[in-house]
Amino acid sequence: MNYSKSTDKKWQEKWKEANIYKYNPDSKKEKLYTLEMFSYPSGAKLHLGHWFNFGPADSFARLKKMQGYNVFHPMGFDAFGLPAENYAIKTGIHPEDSTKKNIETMKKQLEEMGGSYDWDYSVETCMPDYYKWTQWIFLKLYEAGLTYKKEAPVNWCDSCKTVLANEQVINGKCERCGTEVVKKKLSQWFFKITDYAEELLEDLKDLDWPESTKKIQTNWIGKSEGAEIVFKTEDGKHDIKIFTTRPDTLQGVTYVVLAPESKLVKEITTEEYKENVENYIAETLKLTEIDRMSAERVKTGTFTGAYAINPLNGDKVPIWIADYVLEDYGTGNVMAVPAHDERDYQFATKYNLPIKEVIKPKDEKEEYHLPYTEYGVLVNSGKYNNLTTEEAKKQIVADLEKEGIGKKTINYRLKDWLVSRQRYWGAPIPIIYCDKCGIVPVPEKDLPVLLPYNVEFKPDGVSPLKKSEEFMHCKCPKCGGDATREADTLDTFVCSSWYYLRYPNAKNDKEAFNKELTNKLLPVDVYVGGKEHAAMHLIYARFMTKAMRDLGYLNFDEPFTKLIHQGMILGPDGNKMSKSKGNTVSPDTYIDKYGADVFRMYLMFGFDYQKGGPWDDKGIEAMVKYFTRVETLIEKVKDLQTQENAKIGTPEKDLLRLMNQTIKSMTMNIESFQFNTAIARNMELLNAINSYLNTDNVNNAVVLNVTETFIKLLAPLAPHFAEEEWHVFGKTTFIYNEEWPTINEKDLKGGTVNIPVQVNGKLKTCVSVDAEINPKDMLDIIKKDEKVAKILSENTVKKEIYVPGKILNIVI
RNA sequence: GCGGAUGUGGCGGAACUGGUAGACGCGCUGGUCUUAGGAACCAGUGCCAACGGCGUGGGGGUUCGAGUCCCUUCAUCCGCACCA
Repeated sequence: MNYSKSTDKKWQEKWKEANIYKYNPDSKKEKLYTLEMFSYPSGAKLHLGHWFNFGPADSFARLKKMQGYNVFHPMGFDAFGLPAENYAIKTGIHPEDSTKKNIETMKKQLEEMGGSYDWDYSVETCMPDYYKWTQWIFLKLYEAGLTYKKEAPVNWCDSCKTVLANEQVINGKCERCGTEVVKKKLSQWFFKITDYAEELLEDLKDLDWPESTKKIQTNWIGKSEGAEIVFKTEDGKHDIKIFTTRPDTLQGVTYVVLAPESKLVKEITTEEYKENVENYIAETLKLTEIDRMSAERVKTGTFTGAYAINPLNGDKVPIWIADYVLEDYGTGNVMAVPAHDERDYQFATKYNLPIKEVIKPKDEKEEYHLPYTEYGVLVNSGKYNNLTTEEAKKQIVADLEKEGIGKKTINYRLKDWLVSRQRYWGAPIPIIYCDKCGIVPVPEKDLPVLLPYNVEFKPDGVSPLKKSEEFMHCKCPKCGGDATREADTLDTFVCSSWYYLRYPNAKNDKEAFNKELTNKLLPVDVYVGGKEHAAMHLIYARFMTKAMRDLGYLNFDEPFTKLIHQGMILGPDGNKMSKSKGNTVSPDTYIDKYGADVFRMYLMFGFDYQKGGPWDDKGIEAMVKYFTRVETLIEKVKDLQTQENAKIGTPEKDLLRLMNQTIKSMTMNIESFQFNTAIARNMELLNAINSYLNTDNVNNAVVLNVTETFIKLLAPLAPHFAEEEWHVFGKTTFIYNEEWPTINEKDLKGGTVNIPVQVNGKLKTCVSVDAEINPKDMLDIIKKDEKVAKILSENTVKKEIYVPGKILNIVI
């Protein structure tokens, strides 16, 4: 193989000189915005996962460019976040310094990979020219009432004196020191993503996304339809709102349960039970995190001494508190129907609470046991008896509604997005607190609120920014008096929820995104990235797009029209690669030895792109062999002279047909991210050219034509190598600027086809016939076949099925 | 428990709307050229008691015909996990 890393270098330099990746926003060609999820500049080097994500996705972008689209294919860095901060805490190297250095290295490596990015359209979320606009977005959402502040629990490690992200909590314990994590309430900022719950759910339907990802989002949003019903306390002083999806079982309620955290608990608990209740609350609060993680969940609870009245039949039922009721779902209160709910049944059995059956199966003969949670027919329910669950739900809710003590409601599992982080390495939240004026947003003209460099970010229980005097102290923009800044920074998911909007506007210092330009270039046509972002990032980005649309900045509803998840390359042992397991594989040694294209091609050929699999480098030598075979072919044919009166016979027609089929399938394969089959088809074409060269009376013109097409077909997949061979072949243009081969329908048809012949669905023989043959002639031919004739002579034919061009089946 | 995905040779993996299962490649076997080959090229390669039969996790069904559609069952992986 002549190709090597230095071939890569050579072309990278020439391409750079010629600026071939320059994006032209004014082009009249059809736009195509293709994007890979930008990466975190973590280690200094691209790892295998980056390669597997970016390499093939880049090949897709290159195909689209050659097909004549005005391809926009930017790349940037999601540069804020915990790892850099933790690294800093460990090594003392400032996050800004390590991040900037890592970005430089990664950029260089992405160039060495052969990525077709225009770096003039790049973003780095940790730079003031980017986070200025992240802050601007925060302010816009604040103005629109989509941002608010409330108390919310954080994970707190009392030994490290720090807030922990969920990922840092392992089995309820601090990742670093193993101390039990406790919940601590802090006043924090939220985005009202729940306002968009319904639309986020509804719009999933039209997205060209993997079904499984849509399902994850559907579950995450967790819509459930039911009713809110008011139970009055016995003394008539309090209303207890409950949410249920089964209003039809209302007559079966034998007790009511409140979440231990509920404020109502204090108000209703009777003197007699006060101590019990308080002890129980203290107990559950202590346990929460660890207990919730444990597999065996024994439900516990205690009686409050108070009673509630069933609004439908006036029954007096006890009010309990129990840890199986969650404060933040529904109303935080539950009507318990032990006969028809698994959890209520367990609880009632444990605490000897009554169980009242009100639903029976529709089919009287059906055997069943309690709890019976299916839909059925009502019994023991007075005037609602004999109604089906479906009918009773409607009827009961309608009746309650008339009385003003119930209504149909929809509940979502989705919670508002907590965006406050008590961390240093993030975008400061642009809010000022003034004793006189209260919460004051930073005026747009004062943006960005710069993140100070000299800050003590080692954890000691205080948000790092709080320790920076010069940062914290400021003047109130409203009254001019002394004021302090918000010390929390924004969740990095906020930065990454809008970066795709920024790319086209990367150099715009007047606005976050120009409306006209952004509306023209977006939505992103194809978005490629890992499945691990199925819920968080992809939901946040969708929310952000919709919110910005409602604020009048965008005119599209969804950010990513089509979504592709690349699979994961695992360690050779089949486990996820991790340093601690010692099963990581570095791409570098392979790149140095074989060059970027061999490596990229091997990744694409050896794995199903959307599936991935365990790493194995056995096949990489095969790719070297393939490159060598390509080089040999080009050497062999490059100086061929076309002959006069060269024939176009069957071998030539067959070769041309194969070439056209290859164009067709390779186009389809790359478009659907099936790189492995695209490369297989490319190999087949090479094999066919080689076989043709071994025949007599070779038509040089045909060979040159097919070979030229062959190199072009290789260009998106192995950009440096194809460029080199293109020039060896005698061309002087850049292959990247060539047009993708088109199909000649005429050459695709005709010739001979192989038709399999079956008897009773079993394959007996194969005949080679003209593709356009009519069924009658077909049958005549096949009946002369020795093997078939023998079978036919011994049996009577019932039916003959001929699918033109496909198959012949004779039923006897 | 709920939800989703996957299951095809010794291996990675093909197979469009049901139409020659195993493309392409690895590996293996034999051969050619060579001092030699772990190089290159050529041929073979699903399995079996092989002029035939069996084969896409198992069982059943629809069909002229099923990896593909329907029912059922098993295994593995991944999400969510007391959501009322």
